[in-house]
Amino acid sequence: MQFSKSTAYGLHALMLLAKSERGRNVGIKELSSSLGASESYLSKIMSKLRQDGLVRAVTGVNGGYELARAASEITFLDVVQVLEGRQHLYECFHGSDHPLPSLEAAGDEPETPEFAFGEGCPVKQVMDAAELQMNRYLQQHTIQSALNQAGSCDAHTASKK
Amino acid sequence: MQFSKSTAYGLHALMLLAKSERGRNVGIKELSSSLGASESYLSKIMSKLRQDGLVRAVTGVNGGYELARAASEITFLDVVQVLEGRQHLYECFHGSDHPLPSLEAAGDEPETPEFAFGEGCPVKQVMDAAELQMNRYLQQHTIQSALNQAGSCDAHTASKK
DNA sequence: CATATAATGGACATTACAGGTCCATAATAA
DNA sequence: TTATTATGGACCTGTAATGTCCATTATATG
Ligand code: SF4
Ligand code: SF4
Repeated sequence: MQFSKSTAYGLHALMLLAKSERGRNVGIKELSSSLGASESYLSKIMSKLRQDGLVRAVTGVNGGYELARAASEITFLDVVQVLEGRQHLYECFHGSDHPLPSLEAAGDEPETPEFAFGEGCPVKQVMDAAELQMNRYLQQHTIQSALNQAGSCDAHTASKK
Repeated sequence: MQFSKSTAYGLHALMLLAKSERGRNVGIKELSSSLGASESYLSKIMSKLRQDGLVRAVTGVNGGYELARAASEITFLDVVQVLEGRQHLYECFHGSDHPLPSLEAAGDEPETPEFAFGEGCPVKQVMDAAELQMNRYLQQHTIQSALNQAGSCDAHTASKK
């Protein structure tokens, strides 16, 4: 289990857009050469971000992308959910919900097993809650907040130059 | 991004072993028929769990698997790390560590770009911390604790029967 | 209007990996 | 010795991520 490259690209593209900002449209060429991704591939990603309302795009001369809302209003969770999808990380394998098989009931009912639970399967509960912990954190961090972090780092590495 | 089926199977298998317990070895046949997984596939998973010291296995007649330590000492994180691997969820795409490309530096140095950061890249920081939130939660929950949850659920669904 | 520019979306091709099977081998109890 | 049971290597398969190509559409500019 890993985040897809698309998510990495998407996050970085948004960081770049946030840095540039001020009405200026940033073209796919600029983005792709900055990130080292192909134009075609990155454009797919940008397209998804647009469809989900994270960026605006304008075609034609001087066209390109810009953030659709303030960088402080775009959370990491937004980006992850667009590019990784919104399914749960943990998916049950029998039917859609609840069970938890027991050893004893094994041979008896192979197709409609006598399972122990209703809604509150503890395995799924733990896994979903774990996912929630991560998502909560991702939701608390925005492109802007990351950019601020970057700023302070910038300062201290600039001195090295 | 999703947890693999292997993780689901692994967790369930351990739940079953914990339920049975008391010196008795549970064979792959029992496990696979309870979970609805093939013997061959599940045995690979069990093998991994054994290599990582979560279960013990004994071959031959009356052989099978049992927990290698108390169910309360096996965390969800243990299982996830064995079956999903221990790499970080978020992987950087240029080089191994730090940068964050800037638009301006794009055309200049295509191969060794002038990046802004040392260790503290904010994007990676956020993503790694998010992962940590999830892992912390997974570490706090054990096969035993899930089983306890299960017990209480059992009680209230048993009345329905 | 004509033209150059730039994003879009559909249709591919490629690659990687999860998921799954098979079998020969080794270990163990009876 | 025999039946049983886990092991691990080799292999196959399907699907999703990655990546490319192109025809179309939209826009600014002169
Ligand atoms: S986690 Fe619970 S509900 Fe999901 S498959 Fe397992 S037993 Fe069933
Ligand atoms: S997250 Fe930071 S360190 Fe990682 S690739 Fe992006 S800029 Fe580089």
